[in-house]
Amino acid sequence: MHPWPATPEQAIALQEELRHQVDPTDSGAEPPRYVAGLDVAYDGDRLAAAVVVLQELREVDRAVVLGRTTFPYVPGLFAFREIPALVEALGRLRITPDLLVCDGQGLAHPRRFGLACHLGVLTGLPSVGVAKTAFVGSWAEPGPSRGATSDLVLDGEVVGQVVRTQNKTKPVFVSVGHRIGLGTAVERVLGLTPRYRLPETTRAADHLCRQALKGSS
DNA sequence: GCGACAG
DNA sequence: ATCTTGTCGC
Repeated sequence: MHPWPATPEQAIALQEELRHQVDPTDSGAEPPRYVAGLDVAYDGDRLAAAVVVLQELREVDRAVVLGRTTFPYVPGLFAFREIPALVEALGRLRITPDLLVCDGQGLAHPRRFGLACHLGVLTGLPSVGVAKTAFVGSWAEPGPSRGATSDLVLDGEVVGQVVRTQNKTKPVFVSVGHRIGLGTAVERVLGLTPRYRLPETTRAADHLCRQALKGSS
């Protein structure tokens, strides 16, 4: 396929090329049976990537991969740091997810190709990005109650939604990854946050990669 | 030129 | 991401 970039310049060139393959529509948005959460934990140059698959908020599959960082953290190129290990973990699942819930941005990215878009395009699976903080764009504070939203705007374009997933808690930043529309993406995120600020998928993956990293040191 | 900057 | 205790509030 494509050679994995070794420099920031090559990484940006790859994003510019792949961004055109993103499908920002509901083409793969049938209510998902299997929803996967993905996350990576670090300890120096060691890392643990985890994927946890939930069916109706109950875990039905999981995979963890231990490895080492191969790319530095550069704002805008975050995906190159986590994708190799995450793709390997996805390959170790028994169940193929119907939706990937990524810890980071999708279209809410300088080149409209954040981690969620990249993972979606590489796997061909529907994906959404759920970030804890904003990266690009401007927005208004959404209302105080769960379900309230406001547009995340970049260059006059709505690239995501700021979503209040719990009453009086900081909102999360939801953006389209691949094969799902923004409205549906927000709907899915709200369905995954019945109790906490972050999706149950993200929480499960976060716990798994952290314990895996510790248990391997 | 000066800050800001997913995790 | 990670460094880090207690504490305020539901």
